[in-house]
Parts: sequence; C-alpha cells; structure tokens
Amino acid sequence: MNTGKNANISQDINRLLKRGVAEIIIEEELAELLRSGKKLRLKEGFDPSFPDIHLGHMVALRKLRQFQNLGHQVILIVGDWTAQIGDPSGASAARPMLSKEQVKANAETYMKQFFKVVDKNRTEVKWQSEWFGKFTLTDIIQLTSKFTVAQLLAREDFSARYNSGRPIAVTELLYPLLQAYDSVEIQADVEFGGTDQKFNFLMGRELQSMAGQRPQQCFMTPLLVGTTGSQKMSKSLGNYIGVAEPPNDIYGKTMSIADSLILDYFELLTDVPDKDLGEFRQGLKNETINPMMLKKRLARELVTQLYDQKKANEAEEQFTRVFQRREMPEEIPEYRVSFDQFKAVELSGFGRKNPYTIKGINVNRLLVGVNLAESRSEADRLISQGAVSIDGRVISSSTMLYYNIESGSIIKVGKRRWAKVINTDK
RNA sequence: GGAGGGGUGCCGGAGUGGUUAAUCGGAGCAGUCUGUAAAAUUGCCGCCUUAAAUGGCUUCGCAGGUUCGAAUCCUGCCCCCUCCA
Repeated sequence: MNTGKNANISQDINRLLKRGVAEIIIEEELAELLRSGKKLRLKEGFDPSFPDIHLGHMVALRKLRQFQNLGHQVILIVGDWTAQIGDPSGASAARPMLSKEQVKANAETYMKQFFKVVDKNRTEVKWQSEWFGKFTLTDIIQLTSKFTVAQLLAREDFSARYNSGRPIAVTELLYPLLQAYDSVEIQADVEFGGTDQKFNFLMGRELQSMAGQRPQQCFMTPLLVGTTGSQKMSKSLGNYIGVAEPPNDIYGKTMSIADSLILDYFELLTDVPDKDLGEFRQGLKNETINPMMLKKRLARELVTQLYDQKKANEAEEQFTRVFQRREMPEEIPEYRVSFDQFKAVELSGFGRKNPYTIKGINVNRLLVGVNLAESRSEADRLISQGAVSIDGRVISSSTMLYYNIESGSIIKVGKRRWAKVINTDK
C-alpha cells in the first residue's frame, strides 16, 4: 500500500512537471523538492488593476491547484504597489493610481474568481503594502544598488525599446526589482506565471540568493491563445473567456473557438487524459471526429470545472436548443418598461404628414429602452438589416417601425440577444 | 537650453481651404452560408429628428482668429517623440 502510494505520487509529480508546462527553472531541482516532502511555498502575484480572470490565467491557476493537492501552500500577493507602475511589457506606460478602495474592491473581485480554481484553505493572502508601505528611500537605494542597468537591459522588451530609441520609464526598471523583493519577503520556493514573466522570476532568484535564501524555482505556463485563434488571450483584445462568466456564455464562447485551438485547450485547461488527447489529435487529423463534438465536450468540461455538472448540462441543452435548433432560450432577461413612453405621439406640432398611420410602439425607441441597442441610430441600422424580430416576426421594413406589441413579447436582436418586455402601464 | 518631428473617428493610418461625417486597413455589428469553427460574400460602422426622402447638431490635442467656407491657413496654449547640450 505504501509503495503504491509513492508510485502514485511520483506519477503525479511527473504529470505536474510535464503537462501544460512551457519551462521550468530548474526542473530537476523542483522535482527533487517535490519528492522531498517539504511543504512548498508557491508564489502567485496579481495586478489589482485587472481583477478579472480568464482562461488564459487559469492555466497557471490550475497548476497551483495541482500543487496544493499534493499538500503545498499558495501565497497570493496583491500587487498594490507594482500596479502603480504597470508591468512594462509594452504599450501601457503610466497607469492611473488606483485608490485604496478601488484596489480593495478589485482584490475582492479577483479572489472570488481565483478561488473557483485554487483551494482557499491552502492559500495565504499577502499585500505588497505590508512591506513596501514601510519602505524608505534608504531601502530603495539599497535594493536598487544591487543591480546594474546592463542587468535590467537584458530583459528583451527593455533592450528592444532601448535599441530602437523608444522610451523606458525609470519606474519601469523598478518593476522587476519590486516583484523580486516579494519573493524574498515571502520566502517563495516556486513562482508561477506565464512565460512572459521569466525575467521578473529570474530577478527573484538573484535577489533571494543575495539575501541568503534558496532561489525560487520558476514555473512557467504557456500563453493560451485567445478564442479567435491568433493572439494570446487577453481582455483588451476581447478574445477571452472569463471564469466568472455565466455558464451559458462560457459554453457558447468555447463553441466559437477556432478549431486549431481545441487540443491546446484540452491540454491546458482540462484533466482529460493524455491518451485521449492523442486520440483526439488523430481523429481530427483523419477527420473521423467532428470538431464540433470535441468542442462540446470541452465546453462541458470547462463549465463543470467552474460551476458543476448540472450547470454544464443545462448550458449544453440551451446551446443545442438556441443555436443548433434555433429555438428560444429558456431564460430571457425581462425588462419592465412603460410602453407609453415609446408611443409616437411626438409627430404633432409640425402637422406635416398624417398622424393616423401611427399606432403601436416605436420599435426603434423600444430597442434602446431595453438595452438591445446603444442609440437610436444603431437601432435603425439593426432594423434595416433585418436583425430584429418580435415574437418570431422580422421587423425589417420601415412600415413596421410602429408595431403593435403586447406585454410579454419577445424581442430578438441578431443571433444571441433577447429580451422579454413587460408593460408596466396599467 | 537648442534643433527637428508629431497630436485625425475603437486602433492603425490617409487627407494640407470647398464635392470631407472625413480615402484605406484592422477590430466590431448585422445578413447569407454554416458546426455560434474556418473560408467566402453582402451591408453597416458619430448623435438626434423623420415612415422615408430630408433636415439638424457634434467630431480631426485645446482656445481664439482669417475666410462666403477650415481637419486643412494664422496666433497662443497643452501634450508626445527624436537628436544635440
């Protein structure tokens, strides 16, 4: 029994270090640490400027969870100081300073999502301000004096910018140092993140060894490609699937990912065994598996992880009904509005054309009123393009702009937006 | 401190006195097709008024000015970048 357990553990360790991993520094040392039985301190940082977690982040978070399952401890660092600088990975230079309240609110939002994946009971939350709040100029001079400009310019995006004459803010140079100092402060054994964090992680190692600590191991996960299949998943590119999104959205967005991503997503985001992944790959190649079926499975897996099986089944049913059979969704957001305000009584006064043709509700205004269109101009466009239907009847011609709607009617805009309108007038 | 370059719609980027609500590309939205994939194809893509035709308003860093007319010319201001010191 004992040997069996050990065998399992070494199998776990192996999977931990192989699947969904981009690079580990130093892999051998980490394997050794894991085998040693020591309870490891796993560092994960987050920038409170961006509190939302999407599937791209989830890759590393899943790894944290797997480590936790072996008994290790996560230390989550709220980067309330580094957030003011911004990770120098490119375009974004100066960031607006967040107020304390904002940071706190964002941290709460973040953690709510974080603990969908990571085990709360094996997590310790630390704020950078716990140590940087007390920093003095002396401390900063001491910290910065340990490094040279050449060292910092070794970072690829710095050197690229330096060589091409683009600006580098002094505070940006500070960013890696602060992050490195976090590792010292919490005595990290392993730091987790995407490959883009490599330089920062390595700085942590440097600083730790200067401080007499054993340098942390760096565990880097691959960057997940966003839903459209070209760039990395990111909120600003709009190609993301958020972990806090409703089950139907997670399911639906997953169904819309590019075929080329299916295998990656399975590998990085699910526990589907490697053996099955091989079969999927083969099946896709030979065209013996319909990619859509695989995506359905993937979508189910993801919703199950982030919610539960029941929600996954419901989402699948909904998807099948609405998008494959083109029927109504089960739940449609309701809007209680006064129909009176959409009646076109305004025509009078000019007395130009006959007001008698006007009866019913101005669909155009109604769309704006229930947030299906942002402006009347947009509503106009949607209608003239045949994207709007009421109770199954397409409103396409201008003669139907005043439509006799009843309370409880269902409006559909495009493929996926619905609203049920309830008249609040007596 | 000196010299030069630049700020245009969500992004990139044309445009140097009218025909410019502003070429083009990307993103986005919508129609057809479909597996809410890809590819293709069509239309839209500032706001308001109008059933529509139409009309009005706002927009090219900010504020003024010249002009019948300005994103385009002039003046002042703000911001960004490069080089020299």
